[in-house]
Amino acid sequence: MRTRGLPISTIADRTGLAPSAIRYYEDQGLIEPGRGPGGQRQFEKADIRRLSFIMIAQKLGFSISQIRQQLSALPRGRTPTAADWRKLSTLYRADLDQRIATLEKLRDDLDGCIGCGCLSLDRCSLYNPDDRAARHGSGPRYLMGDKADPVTPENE
Amino acid sequence: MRTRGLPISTIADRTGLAPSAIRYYEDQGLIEPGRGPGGQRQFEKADIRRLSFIMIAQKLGFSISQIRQQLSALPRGRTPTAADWRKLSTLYRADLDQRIATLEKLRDDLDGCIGCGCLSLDRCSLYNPDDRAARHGSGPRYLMGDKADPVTPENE
DNA sequence: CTACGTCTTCAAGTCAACTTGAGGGCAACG
DNA sequence: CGTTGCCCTCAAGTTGACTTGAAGACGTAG
Repeated sequence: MRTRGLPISTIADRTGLAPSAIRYYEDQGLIEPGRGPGGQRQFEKADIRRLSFIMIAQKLGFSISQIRQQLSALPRGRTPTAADWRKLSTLYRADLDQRIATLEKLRDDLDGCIGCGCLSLDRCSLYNPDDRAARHGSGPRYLMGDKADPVTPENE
Repeated sequence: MRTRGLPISTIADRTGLAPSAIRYYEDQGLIEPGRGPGGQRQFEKADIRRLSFIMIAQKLGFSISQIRQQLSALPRGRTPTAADWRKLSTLYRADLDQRIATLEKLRDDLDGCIGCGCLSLDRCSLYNPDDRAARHGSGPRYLMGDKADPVTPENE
């Protein structure tokens, strides 16, 4: 008999995602599991891979709609190959490099601006009001690293 | 006559913040402007500096409550000096370095894991389920850099 | 003094990415 | 055949950082 479709609980265990999150991703069109006769979702191994990709993309800071875009580059109908996934991941490479550069610039600005204690606002590239104009949607996301709250002791 | 307190509109113009945001920051205890006889807020120049600091901290990814913590290190009663601000900003320096290191690790992981196309999940440090346990509050924030949507064309 | 623009508070709405709960179905074991 | 446990859908709640709107006070120019 052919692989008969993994239930959502298995997928949840394998990926570490909550079932509700997996259902949400389906709602959002990121995955499209099959259905059994009773309406139950039936996943395949490829779906685990897809969900893993989603988790990585999330960790890199992409929104659901961005990830949906990215996934649309995968072949329809055919199970994605290693090469398919690699094509997607190279996008991330460039993005990460870009983000590292941004952070390094931020660090240098910090030294040159707030770091001197003067907080000279007009020429400070750190808090340039123009950046606000660049915002769209509900605001940018920031990388805090993996551990939460790296600076403040957080005793509240 | 002594400086008679700047109205909220002036502060909004100077900082680029919306008046509603400034009021929100007061609600949240980040600033404490004076009040005129009619109840109108009266800001001082030091408040602009304080708000600028808040904006920078936001850009670095800190939450309101974290910023409140950080600001509590400033002297009560006295207008903060350059040295006071510098003390705060040195915290950021270390944090930025840490975050850059995290991103670099992420990039290396990307090359070694998803980059090869195999998405070998068990050994991939990129999507390690343990990270989920490290979450607290309403989830981590990620640095996207300043320009929005660096990878996807976003045509929706 | 009146009118207009700016200010006030307070409640409610927004957004993303989920979670939680209610109310009910399916499946498999004994 | 019943009961236990997982599954379903749909609506509503959560969090953070605000914005928007209503209803009304203030303050200044003419």
